Amino acid sequence: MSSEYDPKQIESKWQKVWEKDLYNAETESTKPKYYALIEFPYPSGDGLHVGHPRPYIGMDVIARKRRMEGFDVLYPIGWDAFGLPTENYAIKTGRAPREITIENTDTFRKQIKSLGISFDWSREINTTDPKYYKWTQWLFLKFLEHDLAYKAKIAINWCPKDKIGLANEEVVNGCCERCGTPVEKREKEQWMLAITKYADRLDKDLDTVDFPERVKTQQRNWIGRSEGAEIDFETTTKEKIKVFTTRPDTIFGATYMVLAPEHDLIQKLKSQISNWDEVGEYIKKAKSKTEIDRTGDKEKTGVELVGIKAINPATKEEIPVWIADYVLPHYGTGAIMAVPAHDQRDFEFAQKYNLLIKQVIAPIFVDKVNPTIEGAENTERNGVIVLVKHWSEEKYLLNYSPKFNWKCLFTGGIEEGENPLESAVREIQEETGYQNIKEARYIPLEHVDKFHAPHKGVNRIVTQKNVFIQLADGEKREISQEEMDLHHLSWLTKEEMRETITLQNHLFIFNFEMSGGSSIPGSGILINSGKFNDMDSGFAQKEISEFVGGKMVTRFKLRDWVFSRQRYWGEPIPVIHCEKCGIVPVPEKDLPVMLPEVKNYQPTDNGESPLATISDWVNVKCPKCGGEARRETDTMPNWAGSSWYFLRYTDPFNDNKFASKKSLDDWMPVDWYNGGMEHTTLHLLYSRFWNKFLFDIGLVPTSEPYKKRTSHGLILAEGGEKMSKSKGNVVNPDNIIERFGADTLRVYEMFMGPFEQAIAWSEDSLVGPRRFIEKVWKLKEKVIDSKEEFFGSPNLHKTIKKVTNDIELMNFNTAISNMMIFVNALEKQEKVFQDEYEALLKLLNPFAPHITEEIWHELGHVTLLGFESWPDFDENKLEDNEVTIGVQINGKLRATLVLDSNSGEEETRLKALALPELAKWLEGQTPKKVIVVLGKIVNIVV
RNA sequence: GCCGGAGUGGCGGAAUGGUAGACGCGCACGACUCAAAAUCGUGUCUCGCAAGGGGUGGAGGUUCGAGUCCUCUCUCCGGCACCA
Repeated sequence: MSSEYDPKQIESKWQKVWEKDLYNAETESTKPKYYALIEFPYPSGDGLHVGHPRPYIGMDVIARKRRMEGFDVLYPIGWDAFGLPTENYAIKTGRAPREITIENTDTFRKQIKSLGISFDWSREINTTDPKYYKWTQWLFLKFLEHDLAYKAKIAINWCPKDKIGLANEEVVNGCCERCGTPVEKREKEQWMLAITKYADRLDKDLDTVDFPERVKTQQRNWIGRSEGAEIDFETTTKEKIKVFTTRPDTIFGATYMVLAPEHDLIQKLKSQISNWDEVGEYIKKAKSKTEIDRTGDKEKTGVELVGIKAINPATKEEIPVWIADYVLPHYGTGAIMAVPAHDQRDFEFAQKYNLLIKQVIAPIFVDKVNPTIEGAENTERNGVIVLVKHWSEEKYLLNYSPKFNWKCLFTGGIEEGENPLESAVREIQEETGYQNIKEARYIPLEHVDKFHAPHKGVNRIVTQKNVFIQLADGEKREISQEEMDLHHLSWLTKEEMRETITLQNHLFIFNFEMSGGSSIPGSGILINSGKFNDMDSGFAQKEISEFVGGKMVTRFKLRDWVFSRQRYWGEPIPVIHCEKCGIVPVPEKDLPVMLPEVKNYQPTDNGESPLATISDWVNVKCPKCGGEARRETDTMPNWAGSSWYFLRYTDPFNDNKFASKKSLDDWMPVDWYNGGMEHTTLHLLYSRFWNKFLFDIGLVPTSEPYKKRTSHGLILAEGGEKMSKSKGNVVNPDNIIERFGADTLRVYEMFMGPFEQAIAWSEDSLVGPRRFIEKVWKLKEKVIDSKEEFFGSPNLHKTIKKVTNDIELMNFNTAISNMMIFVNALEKQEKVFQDEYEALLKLLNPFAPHITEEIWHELGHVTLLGFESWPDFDENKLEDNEVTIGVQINGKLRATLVLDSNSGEEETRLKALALPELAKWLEGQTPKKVIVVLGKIVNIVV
């Protein structure tokens, strides 16, 4: 049976066999069902390069393993001809996607097949097919029926170059995702899907699914849940301004209000605003700004509404009302209460326009060495912390206290009848000897220090005022030896101070003063807040919000989904506009609403769908009253078809339903869905939304469509850049298959690095996997039949265990490296038992299906290896007879010890201690302690 | 700014708190060969002739023992971002 390894011949042979036998799921079988899904493999104008197939290979490994484990596997393929790359290409070429995809999908199909990917080709579906999109339209009408689809006038993003409207997700940094042109805003009537109604569940249900943390976080960021309060502020004109805030506890510090320039109230109050000229001008300017201008401007601007005041419902004080474009119209209520002391944006604005800054939360610092002890008595004090500046240099006085090993500022208590400034001056004069003070002023920051005073057995809670002192000159009084021992003084620069100060509260104060003040973040104890003083800020939120008549609400950043496109391609939205009856859904029997054949697919200049000009198609009779009516000319986005394709895959040929209940019950939810990170806030979110809605109306069996989601890393070009045709750094998989074979390419792509991580392609490294495969091939010459009962070596059992687990964790690289280790070991043997070899072939089959299938048949089998059962391992046979363990002295490795694997602890200890190599380290010392970890290590402590 | 993820040889990367650098690439030497390729063997973190020492971005800490856990810090990648 000796022959040259010829991948080309072997691979084409088996690919033909599989097309009949392996790829097609046996849907009628009684085997347990397993649904593996991969993100749409879309054919793009750029063609396929080696960066593409890696995720398919990864999922193919899983799918092939599942088959061997006895599952009936649904592993489908389909394409979205409305998909972005195709659409992009369509815009460039002016041809309909339908024309383009035929050639691209053919190439793509061929390339994927040549890799031995075991997709279920028989279920291939195409979302441009009216048989498919009929059901997309039908599902849209379900949304309409349940008031989750509605029409609204909104500002859409318009790309002036491509002349098409863009969805939010197609706008990157204010520019068109395809061509980079800055987008304009246009007001248009658009179909919307009310995804915000599901925001809460889309967020919360993430807890119930097995997605990678980064995917969950990204979705949560996007959904943007925030808990807060809605509070009404009354104006002097008796209007109400509703604000949303996540920090109702800071309301006593709300010293002004800001409305978005678009806020409705402004027009209403026009007559009472005495500086309307200025205000009107500002509003006009704000509206003309694009989204980038507005968010790009870091310098805040605004205008006060003179003549209007609001009343802070907590303090009952009158506060000014401003408009500023840093407040966004579409988030919250479009109005805010500004708390400059505790919000950085408000702080910047207040500084610029000289508005009042009032601290209402004192941050708390708990001493790290002597933290407060629960149960101990709390005693309250007032104190002062003092920062001292040099009389002529940019230097500050550092106080080193040897007693506590503190490097800090100066602290002191406030005595009876003293104000904090006086205390500060007194402390400095006493502790440093410096007498002449040029300036003493408050640092506008108050905080609370908490620590335990062990000698008194009490907790101290000290409310600290902070004071800045600049000396007038260096004149110094003699100070007592006692004081000199307590305080070692040194003058340091700003940077040195920052590096030297060891107390975090002192450092905080220093940085606060050095930055010229800033907003005070976080939580703490309420101050200047009337009856809520001394309360914990987090705890006070609800109470304060009730006190001012507000209510706690949850808000989301997520906005409703703009579902209209003014483009030719895409499923026509199946409704008819009738003058008498209004919006009438197309009756089910008339679905699908097909796209008319047209000559020109180009978008129009006026932003209307190209369909609007086709009067034959547009003018119809109203299905309800039979009168004159017009079709909706907007089409759906590419995401419509892709939001439910995984449901259709379970039953792709059903003409009566979007999918039968039985198929859905059998296959859903998807057990494992792998896709790129770029779909996290798009396809993944949309399809979860659709599925949840369909679950609510009883059409699908589970509320989450995907049990487990993973995401792959991209393969980058050899230089580490993204592969793209325009950069000319693409690698064509055909060439690699031609030179090395598909099995080598598959093994390499799985071996090159962790699956979830981006990794650079390296042509040189391909030879490793090729050598490995050739070694496996050559091993067959050593095979002997194992006549007597076969137990398998510990090596085999270890390899089976490792490979089995690693595949589940998508640690394909280490799975392969373990098989390499095993093969290297077999190679050194004179003969190889057939059973052991066959087990190896099974393990390798998901990675290198062609060669393993070929060898399997050369060994005399007639059945397909792909349907053999996955090998088991025996926990009891994992152990070698001998183990090598390390022997350490004080944690340093000094020797190794070979032991019988079932040696006990005592035996291990004695043998380790008796090692001659250790003599020179022990030098007659008696070990204090010997730690024995069986089978791992012995550590001798001397 | 906020939220995630990651920093280990010449390179890709391995290491349930237990012998750091598995496996692969590359490189060096050797065998086979007239020769080369292929293949096989040996070696390959670093300083040192050696005994030994040092070493997982940096500084501390916990532990008998830390790449792994904790605190601080630096750098890189990804996402969100005047989001109240």
